[in-house]
Amino acid sequence: MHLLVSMVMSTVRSSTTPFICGLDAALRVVSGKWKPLILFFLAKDPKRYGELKRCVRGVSDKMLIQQLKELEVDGIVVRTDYKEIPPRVVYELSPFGFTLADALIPLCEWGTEHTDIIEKALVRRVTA
Amino acid sequence: MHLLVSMVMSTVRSSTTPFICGLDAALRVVSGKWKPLILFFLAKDPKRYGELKRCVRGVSDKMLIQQLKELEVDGIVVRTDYKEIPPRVVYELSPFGFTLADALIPLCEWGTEHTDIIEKALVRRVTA
DNA sequence: ACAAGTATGCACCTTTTGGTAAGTATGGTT
DNA sequence: AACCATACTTACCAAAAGGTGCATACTTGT
Repeated sequence: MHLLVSMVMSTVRSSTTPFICGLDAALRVVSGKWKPLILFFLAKDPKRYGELKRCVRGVSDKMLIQQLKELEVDGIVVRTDYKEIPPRVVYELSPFGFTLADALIPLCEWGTEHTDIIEKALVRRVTA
Repeated sequence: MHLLVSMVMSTVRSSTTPFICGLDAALRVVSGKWKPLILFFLAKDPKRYGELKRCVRGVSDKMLIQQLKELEVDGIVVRTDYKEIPPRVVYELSPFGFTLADALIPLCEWGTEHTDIIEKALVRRVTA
């Protein structure tokens, strides 16, 4: 289906929702500095908090927790607390989260394919 | 292809680039409050500045120009100034821009399909 | 002279987002 | 009774993104 078509469908819907197109809605879920990475690593397999933190290099506790919480209320991620001491908490994608991961594949491929061009462009944004 | 696979491919690449996965790169291009909408309307057909502004309801001149400029340096959008008075400037998607639009289709559909759930979740983000 | 029409620039402010560094909780181990 | 591991919290600050309103350019038609 052409982008136009899928967007027009959502425009029809927009009369009853605050979103004009589904793209808007979807981007609110995935935008956040560390969310792509979190999705990346959780798509692989469930992970304990500390384990995940080691994967997502450079993230602070505050940020990681915050982004995980948002993904959790969005229903993308499931948090399981084993109530042990020391704490053991496992994060994983929900089935809904996996549908999102699937929808992201083409975008991810597009990004991978054009990484160098995008990179140069981002530099140009500042320079020019 | 599974999300994992396409992401792992980009991870290999990441040794030479600042992006860990293509998703990161792609999201930098489309994130911006009005960019989804701009893509939406330009995917349909080329538009003059004022025409586009009327489509993207609520956007200010400053924002619209700014987002268009970024999309332009990113190579997504082409700007054509006809050097007339009063000014006539036309914006349209480049071929590269259309490849992006294609890659966004599944995400757009995903968003459209789950608009109501996402909406509720965004409210919950604030409440809880 | 001057108003109309069109795309853009700029100065200033508010809001949102992200970052740093410290602190808390708890039961088992020493 | 001090200490460890682990997940999470908090207070505070910096940077980025977004918003408002006014200014500018220039030529055609009045």
